[in-house]
Amino acid sequence: VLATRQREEATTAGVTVDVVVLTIRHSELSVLVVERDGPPFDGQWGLPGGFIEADEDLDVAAGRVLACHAGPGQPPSGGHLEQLRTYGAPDRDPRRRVVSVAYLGLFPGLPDLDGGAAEPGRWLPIDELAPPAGRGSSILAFDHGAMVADGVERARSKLEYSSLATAFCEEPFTLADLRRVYEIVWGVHLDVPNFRRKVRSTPGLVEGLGRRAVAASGGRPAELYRRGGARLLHPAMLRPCL
Amino acid sequence: VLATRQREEATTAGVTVDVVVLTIRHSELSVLVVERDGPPFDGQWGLPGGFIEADEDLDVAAGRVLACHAGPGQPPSGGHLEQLRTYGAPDRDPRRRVVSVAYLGLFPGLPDLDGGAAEPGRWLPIDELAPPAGRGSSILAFDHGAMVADGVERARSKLEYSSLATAFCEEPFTLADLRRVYEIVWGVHLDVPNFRRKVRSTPGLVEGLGRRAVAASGGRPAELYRRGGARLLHPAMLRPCL
DNA sequence: CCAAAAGTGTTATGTGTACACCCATGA
DNA sequence: TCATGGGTGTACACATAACACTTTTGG
Repeated sequence: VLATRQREEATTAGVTVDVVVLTIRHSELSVLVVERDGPPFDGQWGLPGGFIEADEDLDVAAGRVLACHAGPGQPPSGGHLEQLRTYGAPDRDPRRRVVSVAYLGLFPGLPDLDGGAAEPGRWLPIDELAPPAGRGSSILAFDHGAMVADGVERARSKLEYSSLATAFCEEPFTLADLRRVYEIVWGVHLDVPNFRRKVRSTPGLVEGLGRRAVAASGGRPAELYRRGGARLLHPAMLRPCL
Repeated sequence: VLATRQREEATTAGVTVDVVVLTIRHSELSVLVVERDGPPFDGQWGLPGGFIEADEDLDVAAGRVLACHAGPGQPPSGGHLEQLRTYGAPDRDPRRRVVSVAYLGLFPGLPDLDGGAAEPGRWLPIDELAPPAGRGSSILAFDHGAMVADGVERARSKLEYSSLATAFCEEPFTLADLRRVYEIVWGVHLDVPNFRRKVRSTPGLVEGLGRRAVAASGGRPAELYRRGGARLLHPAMLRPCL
C-alpha cells in the first residue's frame, strides 16, 4: 500500500483542456464543435481543446482555447467560464495517456462561424447528440459526448441556484429573453407573470434600466434589464414538475 | 492561434489524486490528514494522495488512495466518494509540473488512527484550518488547504439537494443522528419536530426499520432507519437563515 | 416523581401556481 | 379594431417555522 508514494516519479501524462461552449441559437441549446485535423479521430467533430502550456494555469488555458476557437472579438457582453470535470480513463486517447480537464462556457448567441472563421467550427444542437438509445456511440471524438452531457446537466442545475442564466443573454435584455433561456435549457413552459415576479423579487439577479425596448412585432414594448450583482440566488429559481 | 494543436507532443505533467475525507467526530466536522515523508513539504501535514498508475482510471486511483490511508477494513456501512475539482497552478508543486484531481469522500465517524495504523494520520477539525484571516498561509502542504475549503463547501451545498447526509451515518441510524449531521455541517440549529416531518416526507431519503434503538441516557428510544434509494431530493432540504 | 429525549398536533406565515384582467404597440 | 405580447392582481394549494403537548425511557 505504500508503493505509490515511494515511486512518485513514475507516471506522467499529457494534460489537455476541452471546453463545452453552450449558447442558444434559433431557440435551441447548442454546443460548439470543431472539425479535427489531427491523428486521432481525424476529420471527426470534437470539442475545442488543446494541451496546456508549460507555465499556464488551467483556467488560463481554457480561456486561451476559447479565444482561439471562438474568434478574438467574441464576448459582446456577458458569458461565463468554469471548470466542469476531469476525464482520465486510461484508454480515452488511443495514442497515449491523456487526462483532460473539461470546462463549461456559457455565452449569448454568437454569429454563425461556418463562414470566414479561421477554425472550421459549427453549432451543434444538443438534441442531435442524445439519441434515445443512451450513449452507445457518440457522434463526437474521444469522450466528448460525455463531456457535453455533463456540461448540459451542470448548466441545467446551476440555472436553479445561480444567476447563470443571464450569461446566455446579451445586455440589455428583456424578461422575455431571460425566460426563454430557462424554457429552452430546461425544456419546460413557464408562466409569464409568475416568472416576472420571481425574477424581480430575487435580489441581485437583474437590474431594471428604466428604458423600454422597441416593439418587435406588435405587443407592448418590454422593459430592459442588465445583470445584477448576485452570483448565488436566494431563494432559488426552482424548475417545475421534475 | 493554431500553434497549440500543431505541437501536441509538447507538455506532459505528473497527475495525482488527493482525497478530502470528511467525517464527524466528537461533534466536529473533521478532515483526514497524513504526515508527509517525501521531498516537498517533508514532515508537514497534507491530504492523502498519490500519483495515478499507468492503466488506472481516476476514480479507481481515488479509491486506492482511500483504502491505502484509511485502512483496509474501513467501510462499516455507507460512505461516498466523488470527484471534486482539479488543481493545476504551474507552481503548485515546487519540483515539477503536477496536476492534481481532488476527490471528496464522506464517511461515518471512523475510529482514531493515531494508534496502530500503518500510515501516520489524524483527524483535523476543519475549524482549526480556517483562521478568520483568510487563506494567508495554510497549515497544509501544497494547495491542500484550498482543496479542503472547496470540499467543505461542496459538502454543505450537496446536503441541501442530495441524500448525501446519510453517508455520514452508520446504519442503522436514528433521526437524531441524521439531524446532528446537518447541524454540525451547516453550523445551525434545526427544530426537532419539523426535521422529522421533513425527512420522512422526502421520498427515498430514509426507510424506517420498525425497530427502536436502546435508550442511551434517559429519554424515549428512537426509531431506527436506513438509507433510502433516492440520490436527489424533492423537495430539497433547505438550510435556514442564509 | 423528575429529567431527558422522541414523537404528534396546531397555527401563523410565506412561497409557488394558476388564471383572470389591464396596458401598449403594430397592422 | 384586433391580435400580440408585456405587466398587474388575486385566490388557492402547499411548505416552512414556531411552539405547545404527549409518550417513553433512565435515574
